[in-house]
Formats: sequence, C-alpha cells, structure tokens
Amino acid sequence: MLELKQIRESPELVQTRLQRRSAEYDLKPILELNRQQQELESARTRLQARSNEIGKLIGQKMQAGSDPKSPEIQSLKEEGNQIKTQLSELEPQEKEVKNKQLSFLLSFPNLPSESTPIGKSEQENVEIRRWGDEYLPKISNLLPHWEMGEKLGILQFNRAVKVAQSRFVNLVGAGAALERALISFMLDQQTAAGYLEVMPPALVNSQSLTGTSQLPKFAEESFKCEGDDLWLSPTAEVPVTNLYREEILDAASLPIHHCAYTPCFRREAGSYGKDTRGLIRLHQFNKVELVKIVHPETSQQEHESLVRDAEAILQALKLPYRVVELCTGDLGFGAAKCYDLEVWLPSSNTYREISSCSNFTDFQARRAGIRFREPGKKGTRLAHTLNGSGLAIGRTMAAILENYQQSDGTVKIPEALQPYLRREVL
RNA sequence: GGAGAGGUGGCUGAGUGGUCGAAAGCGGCAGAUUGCUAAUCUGUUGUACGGUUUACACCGUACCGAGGGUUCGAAUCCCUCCCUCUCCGCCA
Repeated sequence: MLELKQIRESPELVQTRLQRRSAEYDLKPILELNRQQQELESARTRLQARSNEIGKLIGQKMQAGSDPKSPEIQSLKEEGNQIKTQLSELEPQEKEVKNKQLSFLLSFPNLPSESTPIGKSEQENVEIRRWGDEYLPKISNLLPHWEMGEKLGILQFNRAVKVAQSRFVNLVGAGAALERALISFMLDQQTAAGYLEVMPPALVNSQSLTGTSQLPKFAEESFKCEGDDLWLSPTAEVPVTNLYREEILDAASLPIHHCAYTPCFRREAGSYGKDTRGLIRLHQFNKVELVKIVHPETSQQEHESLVRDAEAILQALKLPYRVVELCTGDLGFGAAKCYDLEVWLPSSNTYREISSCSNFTDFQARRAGIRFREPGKKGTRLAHTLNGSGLAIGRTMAAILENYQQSDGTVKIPEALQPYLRREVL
C-alpha cells in the first residue's frame, strides 16, 4: 500500500513512477475521494467534540445533584440528540468514502525503485550475471525431466491426477526421498547462513493475504476453503511475513531473517496450456523461502545478500543459472525491485525462473502494520520486508533430472546432495 | 461437538453507565542521591488520523478482542462474530 499522505502531497511524483509500470493507474479519483473524506471527517470530529462536551456537562451536573428533569439538562439532552441525528447522516457517508478510498489504495502497486530498469514486459528484463556455463550438460538427446522421472519410476503424474486433478504429482521412492533431501539441504544451508527456521501454518486468513498484497487483487490465484476465512497459502511469504503483522518491534531485534519450508498452493488460473507437463507449474509444490524484515536503511544491502543466499544453493548444486533484474513492466505488484534466478532447463533450451527475490520496501509493512521503534526516538517507523525463494523444490528437482543426465541413461546426484540422499545416481 | 469461564496499556491486574486513555504494581525512560556493582527517592511513560506551530510543543477525534445496538454519555448494558482457558466427547 502506498502512503496516502505521499499521494496527496506529491501526486505528480507518484503518478510518474506508477506510469513506469503501465499507463493504467490514475490518481485523480483517489485525490478527490481523499478531499471528500477529509471534509466529512472534520465535520464529524467537530460534532463529536461538542457531543463529548455535552456528555461531560450533564455528568458534572448530575453528580452535583441536579434534577435530571431540569430544563437545563433537558435542553442539553435535546442538543445531544440533534447531534446524534446529524452524525447518523454523516457517518455512513464518511464510511463509504473511506471504503472507496481504501479499495483504490489497495489496488495501486508499489512504486518501482529508481534503479529498476524501465520496460514494458519480460522482454526488457536485464540479465545481471550468469553462472556455471562449465556445468552445462554435454550430452545430446536429453530427456525432459518428466520423461526421465517416469522412466526412473520416481514421478507419477497420472495417478496424482486420479487423486486430485491435473497439475499434481506423486513422488515415489527415490523421487520422494530426493524432494525431502532437497528440503533438508536447503534448510541446512540457509540456517547456516543465519536464517532462523520457522514452520508456519499452511492455511492463512484473508487479513494475512491482504497484508502481503495477494488480496484483494489476486483472489482467483489462491484456493479458498469453503466455510472458513482460510486459504491455502500460495507461498511462505504470506504466513512468515504475517507472523509480525500489527507488531511494533524493537529496532534491536532487526534484521529478522527467517527461512521456512512450506507447501505452496496456486490455482494457476489463466495459465491453461502453459507448462502442462512436468514439475514446472503445479497446483501444489514445495518451497524453501527466505523472508527478511529489516530496517529501511539496510534494505538494499539486505536485498543483494538475499539474492546471494539463494544463488548459493544453485552454486552448491552446480546448476547453471542466470540472474535477471525485472523491468518495471514485469515487476510484481508489491515489489519495488526484484531479481529472478533462472536455472538452465536443457529440455526447453531456456533458463526458467527458480527463485524470485523481491524488496517490498514499506509496501507490505504498511498494509500489515509491521513497525519498529528506535530507542530515544519518538513514534514508530515502518520496517521493510523482503523475500525470495531459496529455492523452489520441484523446479530444482526438474533441473537436476535434466542437467545431471549421463550418457548411460542414469541421473547423477549432485555431490552436495549425496549425504542427504545417501546415493550417487538415480 | 457439549458444558462453563474469560478477553483491559510492554506485562500483571483494578475498574458494572458520567470529568476513564483508563487505578495500582512491574518493566522502560529521565533526574536526584548513596562508595559498594545495585538499592532508594522523584518525575515521566501507548498507537493512529486530523489541525495549529519555525520548533519544543499544543489541540481535537478514535482506540479497553472485532462489528453492530441502547443512551445526552459505554471499558462498563444488549446482540452477533472471533479468540483463549477448564471439564467432557472425538481425534493424529
């Protein structure tokens, strides 16, 4: 959520920076609503002040022993009733204007950072660096990972479809063990890098989804539980960031670094026909997520180090990848700046996103009320929130199943993973 | 799921219609003091929005789980919901 005060005081600046994302954002309606809201609010406040005054006066007189039926008290009561009538007209108006204002406010994305490259779409994302060319697979006739997985008997798609739907998978034997090994390996590495592991609820309420800005705009992207205000979490970003919702933290407790393994659930609405095979786009997948809550002055460095921590997993697994900075047109809704890590996927001859590392600045913190207090200073400040995958497990498995294929038709297990899986080939 | 109890400031905990943003204690902060490593004393102590001010600051409004209602006036009374605890049942 953007700051209303900033929109009001420097609308041109906000407008210009929103326009870098796309032309669809118009601040005029919200400025007008805000003007109305302030007018209604000050009228209401004046009435309420007088009403409080009347209440106090009557209280004083009654305690001094006045007759409740005395003309003096009766006329005060009468004035109180008039105010109540006036308020009952003003209040619904103000509430309506406020609600409209809030829904506008919630519909605006974060302002891109000054350093974010300007562009319209994915095409204009900027490659920052590339790593691991020497590990690109050298054999030809590679199988796509889903074929390799079925050949090895470790991935079952048809049976998962029977149990649930398309876009689900059942992992078998070494496949399930590999998934588990990847989770443990990533958590161990991120914990060693200083992230405190948490295991949050997999179901989250609407307030949490609003806090991290999946709601209200992306409701159709998540699975909703009928009969409860609960959704299947689409990413650990939601439960982990919201652990601190509506809290005022001590500055000394920052930065907070968490890692979390969670299952993630996404409806993938509108992606029909895309990535229909394999592990790339499933309704349910596992992920190890990194979440940071930090002092605003440090969020840039924290962002860079977050990316390095995610990259470290790919490097440890010796998987070729590149780092791409998203341009303003491709930037996620809440992000001010975002780097994607893309792993090499030989079957489709491209780099595919395996981690997305975003700095949300104060955007989520304002929605979720995550603040901190500095000793000796008055008031509170909004923290900055960041997160990134470290990494998506299924896509990592896909990358291994493809990049580690050997000419004899087996798949080698990355050395870093061998202690976890206790085997060297599949 | 059934029966009961309860949700008050950073914490403990008073407050059942009137000057209550809320007693008291603890903690925190500031000051004073004492040679004994901490104690004592004094003062202070939330958040948000809006307004006035160069500023220190001041003023108004809201906030006692959430949302409605009654009333001139609600932490206090009524309704709905959420959550917590205890006992029983069920369950990994």
